[in-house]
Amino acid sequence: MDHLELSEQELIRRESLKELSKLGINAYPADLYPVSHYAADILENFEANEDKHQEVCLAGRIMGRRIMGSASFAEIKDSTGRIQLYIKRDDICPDEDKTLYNTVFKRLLDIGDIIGVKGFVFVTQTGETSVHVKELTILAKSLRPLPVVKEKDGRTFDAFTDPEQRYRQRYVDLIVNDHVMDTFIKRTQIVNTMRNFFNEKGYLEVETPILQAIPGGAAARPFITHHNALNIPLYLRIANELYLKRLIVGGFDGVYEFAKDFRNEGMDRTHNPEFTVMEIYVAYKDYKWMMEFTEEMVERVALELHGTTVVQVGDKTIDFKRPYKRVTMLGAIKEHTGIDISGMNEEQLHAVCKKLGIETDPSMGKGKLIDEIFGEKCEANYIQPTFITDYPIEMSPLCKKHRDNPELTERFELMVNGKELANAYSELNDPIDQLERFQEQMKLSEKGDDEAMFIDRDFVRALEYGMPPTSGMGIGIDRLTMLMTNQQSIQEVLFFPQMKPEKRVEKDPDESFTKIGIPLEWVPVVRKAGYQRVKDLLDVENTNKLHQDLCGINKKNKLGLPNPSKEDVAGWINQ
RNA sequence: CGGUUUGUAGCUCAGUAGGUAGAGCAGCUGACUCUUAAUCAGCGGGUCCAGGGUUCGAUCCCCUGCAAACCGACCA
Repeated sequence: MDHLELSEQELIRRESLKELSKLGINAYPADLYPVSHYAADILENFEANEDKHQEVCLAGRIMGRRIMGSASFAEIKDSTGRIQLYIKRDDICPDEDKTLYNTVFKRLLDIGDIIGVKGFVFVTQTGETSVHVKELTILAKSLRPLPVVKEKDGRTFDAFTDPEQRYRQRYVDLIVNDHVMDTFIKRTQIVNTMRNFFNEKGYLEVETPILQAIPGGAAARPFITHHNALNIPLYLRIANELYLKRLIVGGFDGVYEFAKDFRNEGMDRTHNPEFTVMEIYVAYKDYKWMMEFTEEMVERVALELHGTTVVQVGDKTIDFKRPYKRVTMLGAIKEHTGIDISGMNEEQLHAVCKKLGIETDPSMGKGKLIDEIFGEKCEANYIQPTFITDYPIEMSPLCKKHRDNPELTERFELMVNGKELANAYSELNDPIDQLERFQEQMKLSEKGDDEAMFIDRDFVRALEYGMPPTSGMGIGIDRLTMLMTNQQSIQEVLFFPQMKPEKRVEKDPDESFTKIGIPLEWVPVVRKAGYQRVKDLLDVENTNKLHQDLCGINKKNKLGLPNPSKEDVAGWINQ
């Protein structure tokens, strides 16, 4: 990178780095640093146990400095939080040589640098627990200035809030916004709670293919890729359901997977192209059992995370205490529209949609129509956790027919805060029925539904060997985390949400510029003047102005290059 | 994919009824031995997102593009 491309502050930091080197200080030492204490532990335990804090060693990033002559306060942040340092010149420089304080600490160190300190803990006159530094070591120099966020009495100043920068440079977000790390720690706690819950019951965590020849198990548009050696298309999985059920066929009693799924669809506040779903399948169970299992799991997640089942989500207070209300889908529609659609055919359902003001198109079958009615008129009403049960058969091709009504399936979705959180079935294990359902999907596909499922013949073959009655459940981990951490957007619970690529200015290589006669040392100057492509330079009409601009940059940046003549400059671009 | 809004210093934001720009923090120089948004004095820092157009002149007006946010469409 050429120096003309750097900001003033970046140049100063690079200069500081060189000065450190001249002083014999390696700003990126290889040695381990013997950390003995963390910020949060010290703040919590110092008063009760002063003796154990007479010699502490900790490391972290400088987040702020208040220099007062020969004594200073600094704030460093480690993985557990922030703590204040008290640095006195004559303590870190006991001898005549005061360079470490006067030059290194005061001038060559910056906010953002990572340092290690040794010293003892004490409480300042204003009552803040701090580390009195006796020894200071540079562990890594920061060359880019951080956004400086300050806080006073709970109010934040100059907060780093631009979502684009926060997501693109999550590392910066994590450094300066303390609450961000909490959200991600909670996400992992949620996953750990679930994993423990399953393992305690003896279910096995497994891994299944992400690259699939047939993207099955859900209705969605997949990402497609290509395998060179096999010369076949492969799809990134949209679900792992069909593979997990093959494992139940194979004899496992319970299997689960925290799976990244990929769907080639829109992106917004609640959708990322890749997202995480936990799916679990348990043999010899049905969806009624799974409802109890699910509510026990969700309640436990809330309890372990918050110590209570009551969680604030936006302006709503949601109580995850079980049991949750159970409402059939047709019952829900009846309740919120006053219309009993049971037994209606496709035509009648189209009429109902029209009456309710719901847009439809001819490609929609019965299942999709009912789904639309529910989505438009009912879904948003279920704020407290509610199981919606017994979905129409057309919209659940992998689900067992309802034991009491062949029009319906043994399926439930868990609704929370007006949105679907989990989805579960008594799994369809009749291979003949399954093949017919796949064929129905084919017909939908031919009718224009581009999300209809493919036929997975190997999956049918597996069922033909016999799968025990099984119940399966899938739950969106990103959305569960959003609920449990009170975040409004999925980007806040993904470390690196998908973003459009950053646009890079097109640049010609240096050789392209030297080829038209520009001396190599002048190429950065030409770039600084705003010409990254030779073509743009050749389009310049006012060569006098260009000449003056270039000489001006030379002078302003004290580059000390002998200026070219007007004729030289004209010669470059008039070819 | 459609509508609305936004893009100005490292960060957060002003601003110019069209005459190439300001503040706070951060930075630099100096003062200061318990400060905490430290304080005080001084200084520097900007292709005002990119490309076209109108104009004597555009950061501002118009068009196109890029990126983001919000609201819709689609979906989990």
